[in-house]
Amino acid sequence: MKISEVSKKYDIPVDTLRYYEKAGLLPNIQKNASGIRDYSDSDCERVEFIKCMRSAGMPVERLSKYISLCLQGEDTTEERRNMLIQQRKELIEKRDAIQTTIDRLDYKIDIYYKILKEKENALHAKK
Amino acid sequence: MKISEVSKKYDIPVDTLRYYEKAGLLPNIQKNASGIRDYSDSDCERVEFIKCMRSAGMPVERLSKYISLCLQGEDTTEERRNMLIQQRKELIEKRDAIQTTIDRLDYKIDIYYKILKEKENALHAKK
DNA sequence: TATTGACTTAGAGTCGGCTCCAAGTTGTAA
DNA sequence: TTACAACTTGGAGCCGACTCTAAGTCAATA
Repeated sequence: MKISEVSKKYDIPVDTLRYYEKAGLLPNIQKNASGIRDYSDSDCERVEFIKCMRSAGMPVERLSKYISLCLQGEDTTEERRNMLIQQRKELIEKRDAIQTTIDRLDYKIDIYYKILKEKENALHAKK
Repeated sequence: MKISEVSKKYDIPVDTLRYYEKAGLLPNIQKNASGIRDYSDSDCERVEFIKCMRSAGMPVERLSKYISLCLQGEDTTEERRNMLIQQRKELIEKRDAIQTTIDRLDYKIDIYYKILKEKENALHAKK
C-alpha cells in the first residue's frame, strides 16, 4: 500500500505519516527498488493504533518508546504493560476533567436558556 | 489579592496568569498606585473558570472571545450560549474518543496479563 | 519524448500555550 | 539604610506536533 492510500484510508496527512516514521512510530516500512514506501497490513494496523492513541492525546514520544519496546520482544512485556496502565490512568483523569467541564457547561447553558426565556416573556408582556 | 496569592490558590504559575491577562482572559484587573495587581473576588472566580475550561482543552483564543462577549453585556447572551453549546459538543466528542482509547487499553492490558501469567506457568512447569 | 503527478529527502516554518529573561521598581524586615 | 523578595514590563525562547518548501526521482500517459 502506498503512502497516499494509507493517508486516505486513515485520514492522516502524508506529511504526518512521514513525521511519525521519523519519530520511530512506524519502524521498518519496506521500500521498493525506487525507494517508494510499501505499507504492509501490520504497518496499517499500527497506523490505526497510533491514530487511536494520538486522538486521546498520548504523546508521540511515549508512543515511540512503547513501539521500540514492542520491537525488542517478549522480555519487555511487563514494561509495556506498565506503560499502558500508566497511560490508562492519565486518560481516566483527563476524561474526568472533561466531564467536570461538560457538567459545568450544562449548568451555564441552562442558565443562559432561562435568561433568554425571561427576556422573551418580558417582550410579550410589553405587547 | 496579589498575583502570587492567586497563583498559589489556583495552582497556576504567575507567568501564566499574566499571559492570560495579555490574551484577554482577565480584563480589568485593578492595580494600586504603584502598579501592582489586586485581584477582586470576581477576578478570582474568573480564574477558576478559566482553569476549568483550560483543563478540558478549550483554546485560549475562544475563551478570550467568550469573555469579551461577557463584557459586552446582555445583547450577547444568545451568542455566548451558542459558544458554550459548541464547546460542549466538542468536549463530548473528545471524551468519547478518550473512552474508546481507554477501552482499547483495557483490552491490551488484559492480553499482556495473560501473556505474563502463561510465562509464569511455563516457569513453574519447568521446576 | 515530453509532461504530469506521485513519490522521495532534509530541513525550515508555524502554531498554541506557556515559560523564561532582563531590567527596573516597590515594600518590608534586619 | 541596605538588602532582599516580590512586583512590574516587553520581548525572547521553548516544546510538541505537525505542516510546508525546495529540489530532485520515477512511472505512466498524451
